[in-house]
Amino acid sequence: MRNCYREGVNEHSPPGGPATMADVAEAAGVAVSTVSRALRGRPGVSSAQREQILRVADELSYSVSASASRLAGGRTGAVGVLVPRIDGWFHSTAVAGLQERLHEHGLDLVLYRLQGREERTGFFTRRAFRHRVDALVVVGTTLTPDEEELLAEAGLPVVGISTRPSGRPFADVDDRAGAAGATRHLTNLGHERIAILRSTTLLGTHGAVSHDRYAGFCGAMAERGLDVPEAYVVSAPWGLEGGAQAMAELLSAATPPTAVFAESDEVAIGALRTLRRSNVEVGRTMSVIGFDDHQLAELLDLSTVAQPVHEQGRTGGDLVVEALEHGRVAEPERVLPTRLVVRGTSAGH
Amino acid sequence: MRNCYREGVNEHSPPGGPATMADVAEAAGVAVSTVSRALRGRPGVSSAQREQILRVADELSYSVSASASRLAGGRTGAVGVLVPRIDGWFHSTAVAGLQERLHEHGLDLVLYRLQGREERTGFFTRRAFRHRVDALVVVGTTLTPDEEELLAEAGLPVVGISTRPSGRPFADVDDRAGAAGATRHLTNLGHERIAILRSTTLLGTHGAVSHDRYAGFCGAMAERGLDVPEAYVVSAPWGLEGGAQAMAELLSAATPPTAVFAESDEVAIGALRTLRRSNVEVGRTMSVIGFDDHQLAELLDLSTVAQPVHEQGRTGGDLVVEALEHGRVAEPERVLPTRLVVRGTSAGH
DNA sequence: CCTCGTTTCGCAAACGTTTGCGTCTTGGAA
DNA sequence: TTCCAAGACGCAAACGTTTGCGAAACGAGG
Repeated sequence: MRNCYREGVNEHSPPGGPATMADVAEAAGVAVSTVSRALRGRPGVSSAQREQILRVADELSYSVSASASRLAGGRTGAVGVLVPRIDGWFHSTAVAGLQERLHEHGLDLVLYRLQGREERTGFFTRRAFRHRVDALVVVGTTLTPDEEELLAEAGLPVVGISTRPSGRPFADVDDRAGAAGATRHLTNLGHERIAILRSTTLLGTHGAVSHDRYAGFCGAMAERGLDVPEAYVVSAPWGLEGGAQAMAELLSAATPPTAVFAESDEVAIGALRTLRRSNVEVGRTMSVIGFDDHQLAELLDLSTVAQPVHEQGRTGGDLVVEALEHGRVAEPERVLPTRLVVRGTSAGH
Repeated sequence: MRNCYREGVNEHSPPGGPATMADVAEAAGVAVSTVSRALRGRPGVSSAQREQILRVADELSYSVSASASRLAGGRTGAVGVLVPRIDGWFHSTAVAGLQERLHEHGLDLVLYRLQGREERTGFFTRRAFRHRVDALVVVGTTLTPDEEELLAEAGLPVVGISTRPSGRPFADVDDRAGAAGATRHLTNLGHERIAILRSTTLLGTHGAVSHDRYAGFCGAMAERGLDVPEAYVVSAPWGLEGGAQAMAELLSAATPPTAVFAESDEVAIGALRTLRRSNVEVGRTMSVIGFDDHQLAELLDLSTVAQPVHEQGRTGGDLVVEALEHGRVAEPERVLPTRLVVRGTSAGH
């Protein structure tokens, strides 16, 4: 039994199926166990043998079967990525950065997109990903305590990008400080009637990011002793249309603000559209500042708070790789800097 | 041996590791083989048993181990997606549509991003994906004959989205017809001096899409007996900056054109920026039309040829699912319609 | 030259599933 | 009642790795 399959199938394997570890072993004149040890860098193999085995494996363009490896107690060599959506600038950019790092370390990327609430609970209770990935990266969505607990039971490394799962490593920016900076920029320009365009997630709630940016805004306003009337706090669904509508609402206030801080550039751009259509002079009658430094911000001359999205992805990749290779990460909380970018839509009052 | 592991590990599995097929079998009072047959809908199981097994499996929130399944000759339950990049509007949108369909059929998505030429050859010669996915979807990049051959040797289904691998199913639009439509739109408005902004891939070459759109343009011009001087054909790298620079080049021509067809909206938008900065009145002195109906096109009032990106992704998903379930697809060539969207940047001359 | 310790390597069990084949059950026809 | 066919189910091998354990090889010290 142990040898028969080698002749039955793999004798004809050069043209047919891919090479197995047994093929490599035979070609190198050693046992499969030695090949396995050589390939995964385990001790117990002389460097001469190791080198020769690696060479042979390369010649046969051999790659280990992830399925077999995983089944035998090894790794799958893949990490799962959880995103609420994959189209959309932020998530796709972060995933790109993440993929870059993963690829450098020979890790594949399995994409899990979770939209609806029931889709999420199904994902976390069933936990089919256990069979497919070695670690999980959560990108730009906040996990509920229930979800975090279910994840913990799965027993694999988890890291957050632009989100901070409790007790887990993460790569993020300081949303609160960034928002405060944007707000101070407006107050420094002399604005006193400043509104905020808050944005909600697909589920209609305010995510952690929204909370932090709101907190930063309120803090900076309080610093200057400025009031934030209820009418100046408008919520709208994330995106262009939401921003457009929210801005329209603000314009219909008894005393419109002179400046607006939008929690995201996409919302800010929607607001700009409304302002243009209403013939409100942006940068004169109304200042606007966003958050993210979306690709369009520059094109539309939108002032904003830049955050390094691609780099957050890469850093998240660093964290998983480290967790996977060393079991734990040295510096698990990576807070990347934001940067105020002043353009034409924000000006003095 | 057959039973010992059940006591050793799985006795404690409720809190610990996930349920195995043996657990389900025991709970249902049948053999694992019966569970397997029931779960994958194979004949040889009475409907009563099948139903009960499914119920028990659900109660234990059991999910088959993809690794073990694959190893034993089954499927991995995942499909690989090849993209040249994942950030960027087109690819992320197509992937979103694809993921939607895959998820409906319980298939996971493994993302392979290939940028450099050597990265591509490595991917195709090594073919590690064979161990991880049941099928491959190529999105928005043309495969070389070599790559196609290597793929064929791997022996798994391949489908294209916005690309047409020879002999494989695909979902695409008619780029040539779309481009011809856009061009005719300009000639119908009375334009005679029409330039084209061609775009190159990351590798500096013209992809198949670029070729088709160029051919459509030339065809429509020829129909009207219009000449396309060499100076009116400008190539630039895909994206905003490329378009901006290409437009600047056109403006410095001896006799600038009165209209421009850009092979993509991103390039067109770059061109618009240059025009605005040069105080050229868009829609009066210079008409511009793009291709794709990028999210920004509407915002910037850009005329364009809309293509259903998300739907191409979904259709691609339909194709893989069909190939996987029935071995072959009935209608392998799905050409989706484009639609001319006339906005403010194109006007009579 | 013999013994002991270290390093290098091979043997074989185990991982969780799929599937061909054999056995048993069941129901109907003779 | 007996026999047969068909359907339902169990047995066990196989998939390609990983890894604990034991055997062999090797060098050095006594």
